[in-house]
Amino acid sequence: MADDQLSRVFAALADPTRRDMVARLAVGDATVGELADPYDVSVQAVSKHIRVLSDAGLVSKSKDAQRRPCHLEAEVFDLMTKWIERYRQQAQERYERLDAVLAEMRGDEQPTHPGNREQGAAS
Amino acid sequence: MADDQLSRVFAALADPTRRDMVARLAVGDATVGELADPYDVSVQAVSKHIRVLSDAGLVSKSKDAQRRPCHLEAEVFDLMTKWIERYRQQAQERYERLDAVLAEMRGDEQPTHPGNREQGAAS
DNA sequence: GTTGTATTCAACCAGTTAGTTGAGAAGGAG
DNA sequence: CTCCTTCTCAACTAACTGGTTGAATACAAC
Repeated sequence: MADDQLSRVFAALADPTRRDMVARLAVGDATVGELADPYDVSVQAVSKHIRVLSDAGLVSKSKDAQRRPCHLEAEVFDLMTKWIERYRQQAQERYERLDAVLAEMRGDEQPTHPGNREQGAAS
Repeated sequence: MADDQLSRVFAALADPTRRDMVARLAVGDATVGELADPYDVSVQAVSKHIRVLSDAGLVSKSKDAQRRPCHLEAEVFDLMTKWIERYRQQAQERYERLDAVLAEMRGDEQPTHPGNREQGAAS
């Protein structure tokens, strides 16, 4: 895996167990032990999962005696959403442009606006 | 890696090279060779990357003689966006509720609406 | 101080991944 | 038919992942 944050965030969420933990942290903070409870893997394995989430910046840990309450850092989601939206939108615009070209080829365009050419549609 | 689609999509995008390919496919379809060109890895390696994207449903391939033009399937992005938005929103609501509780503890609430209690704020 | 609880560290293992090279397969062009 | 291009399959390797167990740390409670 690459070491940039976006890669780490995507990689962290590629595991269903970790996504499940994020889901549970969305309803409220929880300690490592509490998070480990529902799964039949060792606490150490869960601790590792949390470390991955933490390295990705998705989760922060505080201290309460021996406990390590985990807190979801939801702002990191924006990093992904921005990346996704950028290319989703770009692709969508391209389809719309393509549709416009196809419509023009079919002669579908409304002749009410004679100057309304598609800008750069064929580039 | 788990075999559900959401996991495959996240895993596919956890690699910067693959994200870069998605970015390029967002501006227009491209063959395997065209996609391979900018990178100094073998064409076979790129072919494998495309297979990962394809298995995740992010990319589809068609046939043009020996060429395999790749096309971005942007709808799959929605799968991720939905998952992310769900938990981001849930976490955000929790913070807002917490803010409301804190405000109430400080006596910040406007006394203009005597019946306006926070519903379930302490649950 | 000793015991118990919560968490992490360290070493190890099996399975996967991202890359390599070499050999096809499939199709257009001379 | 032969050659060249484009792409994939197969086998191999190095590095990473997700899990294990056992030991160590840190703290609270008795």
